[in-house]
Amino acid sequence: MSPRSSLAEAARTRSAILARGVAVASVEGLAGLTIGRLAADLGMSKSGLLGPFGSKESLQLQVVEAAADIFWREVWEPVADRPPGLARLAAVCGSWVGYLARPAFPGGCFFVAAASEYDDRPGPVRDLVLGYADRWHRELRDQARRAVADGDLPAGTDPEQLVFELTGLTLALHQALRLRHDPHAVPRACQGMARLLGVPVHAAA
Amino acid sequence: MSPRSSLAEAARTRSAILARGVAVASVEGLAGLTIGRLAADLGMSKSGLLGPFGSKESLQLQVVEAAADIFWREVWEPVADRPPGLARLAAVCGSWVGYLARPAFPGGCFFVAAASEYDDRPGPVRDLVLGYADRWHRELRDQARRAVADGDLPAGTDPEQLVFELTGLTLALHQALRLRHDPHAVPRACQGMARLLGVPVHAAA
DNA sequence: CACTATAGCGAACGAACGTTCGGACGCTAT
DNA sequence: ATAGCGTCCGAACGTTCGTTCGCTATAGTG
Repeated sequence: MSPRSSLAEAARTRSAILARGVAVASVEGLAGLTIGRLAADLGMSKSGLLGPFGSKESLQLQVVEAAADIFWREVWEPVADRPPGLARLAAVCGSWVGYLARPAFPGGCFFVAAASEYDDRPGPVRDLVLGYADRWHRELRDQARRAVADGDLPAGTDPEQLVFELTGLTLALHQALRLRHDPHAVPRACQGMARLLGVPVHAAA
Repeated sequence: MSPRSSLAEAARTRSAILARGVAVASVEGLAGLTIGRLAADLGMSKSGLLGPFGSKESLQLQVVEAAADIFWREVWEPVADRPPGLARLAAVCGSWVGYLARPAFPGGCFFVAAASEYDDRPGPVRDLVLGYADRWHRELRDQARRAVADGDLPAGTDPEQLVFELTGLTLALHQALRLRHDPHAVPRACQGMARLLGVPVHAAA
């Protein structure tokens, strides 16, 4: 506990709070994340923790943003150099499966939990989660469109339908891994994706 | 509120508590269900509400059981008279989609929310939810096995893989309905299921 | 070397949490 | 008629919730 801090130290404190917040929220849920619990985990006082954020809702929103950064970095960036279309889509599927299986957060994917938790709770948190979900959905759909336009997927393939089914496979993977501890979940997800795409899908390390 | 009750009245009170508990938990989550909130909703005192159950955890467990009864009655029983194998599997898929789209609970499917909420929280609640999930999984797998044995699905079809992908489609349907309010979600789920089964799937009313 | 800004602490707040206890009331059976 | 039982209420408990306030101690600025 050496409070020899400066303005740069404050930014590091903020990062530590958000990192821990994402981890806790992936297990306990975003609503179950409490100031006292988080402060105790980090050896801080409740007031010191709430200071940089002002309110719990503001903290929640920034936790969602921090989780989105991690998702983007872990799933998208490793495959961003692949050529757009089918190659990139297949690569992002493998990256996505690897991210879920790793897992990146102690409670599995933060957004799977947050989407289910806030799908029926109107408010800024739901709006933000939905915004990131939409962005991801559009990203996948655009790659699928490109793949169809390139002739790498059968003509007449509906990109929206494809994304719907790919998303379903990742949700099934998440449930099989987290709830059922199914050791065959990863190859099953890859197999389903490969059948949809017509090319092999390999879970990224 | 005429407390001219008897032992039969007590059972009715218990049912009302559980019915309301399932509804609230499908929106707020099983952990977010609070004694005070539930008592206020029903015009009861907290002590009177907790009486028949003894503790919150016991109440939660019985809420899970009540939700399982509803799921079974709404999804399984309407198609239980269909011949086992592919016919019953296709019918149950349509029934399942109808149940999710209706929806049976104000917050969508109780078990989709509970599975995600408790997948990383060890304890009796997780164990019970997992037990019902396993039972449902086995039921579907048995029908898929029968369909393969009957020659109604291609030889070499892996029943476990089929159930994995069907489950994924229902999870994608739930997310598309609850979070994204996608009006095309139901036909997409039916189309994906029909492709997996080789026969049409119609969402039940 | 003072001066100001600020990061974080400690204490306190009102509200809500789950839980416990004694008593009031209405039913059933003697 | 009355005794007994079960249902539910009202009040209170200790704890934790999110939030606010004043304070100390340090870092950077002139």
